[in-house]
Amino acid sequence: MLSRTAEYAMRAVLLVAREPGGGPVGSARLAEALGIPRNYLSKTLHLLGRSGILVSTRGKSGGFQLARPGDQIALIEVVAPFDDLPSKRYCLLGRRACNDQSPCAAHGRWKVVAEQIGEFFRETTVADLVKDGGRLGRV
Amino acid sequence: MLSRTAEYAMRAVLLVAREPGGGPVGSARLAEALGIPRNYLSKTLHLLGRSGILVSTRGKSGGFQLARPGDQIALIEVVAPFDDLPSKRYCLLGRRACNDQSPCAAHGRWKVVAEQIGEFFRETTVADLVKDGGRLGRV
DNA sequence: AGGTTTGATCATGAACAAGTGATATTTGAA
DNA sequence: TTCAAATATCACTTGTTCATGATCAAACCT
Repeated sequence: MLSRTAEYAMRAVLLVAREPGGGPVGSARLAEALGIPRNYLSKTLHLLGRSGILVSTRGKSGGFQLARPGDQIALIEVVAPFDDLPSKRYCLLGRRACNDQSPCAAHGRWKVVAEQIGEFFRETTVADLVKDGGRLGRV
Repeated sequence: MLSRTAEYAMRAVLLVAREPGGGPVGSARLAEALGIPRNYLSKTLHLLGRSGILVSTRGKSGGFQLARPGDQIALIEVVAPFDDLPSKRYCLLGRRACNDQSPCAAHGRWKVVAEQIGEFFRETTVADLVKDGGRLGRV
């Protein structure tokens, strides 16, 4: 469903969001807690910063924090820098322009499901998942 | 959502299923009608044959036919040889074993959507999509 | 039997995703 | 002011997907 990189991004953002006090969390600590290669996660975090999801602080006791309160960050925003979510990628059969006027063979039935996927990513927020609890590590 | 190869498989199977009389359709004709590289499609069709979705006939006026009536082929069967559909790939965050007992942070909310994706692929048949009409070509 | 049509297979390469290691750059604190 | 901690980059390796071209093998037709 998501690329591995986007999964990493989700898990990292959620762990940052869970940090009591919201204080900066270092990438090394995130990488270890999540079981993700450190340098790889570093690049992912950097892109999340440039996308306005996280803010980074350099230097000692630096790290990453949420750029906004968690209830104002939809999951689609976390995932979008990495994956083309079903915003436009509606068509199950890969047609570039698939719509009600020029539908593919699966359009009518798939549309219903795709719309719910889109709704999930657009309307679920980081704060929602923080509230739910659940595991973020590899196991 | 699906790999390009799985998209090719779906489109090819549907076009075969539409063939009046069910007579064999050659891979070259399929490739041209669908706008898919010929040799690449050839391998895809071969795997669909080994998976029991299509049967192939060699020699003159050979080609591919459905191995069973279209209403007995669920979409999941067409896609499964190529992609790991959300049969087990439930977890949005990529955890290997994610379930109600050991849920990830997204489990509770994502489960609802994932179940509908699974239902779509398990319960929609090739015949359903043939009946709906719609385009199969690249445009 | 021979040739043509067709699927089956092999070898190769481009593009991209994922992962690794090393280095530069900024910043706070001793 | 110097050092150490942390992010920011760079260069490179590996593996997978997608694609292309060439060749092999089976079946049908004359």
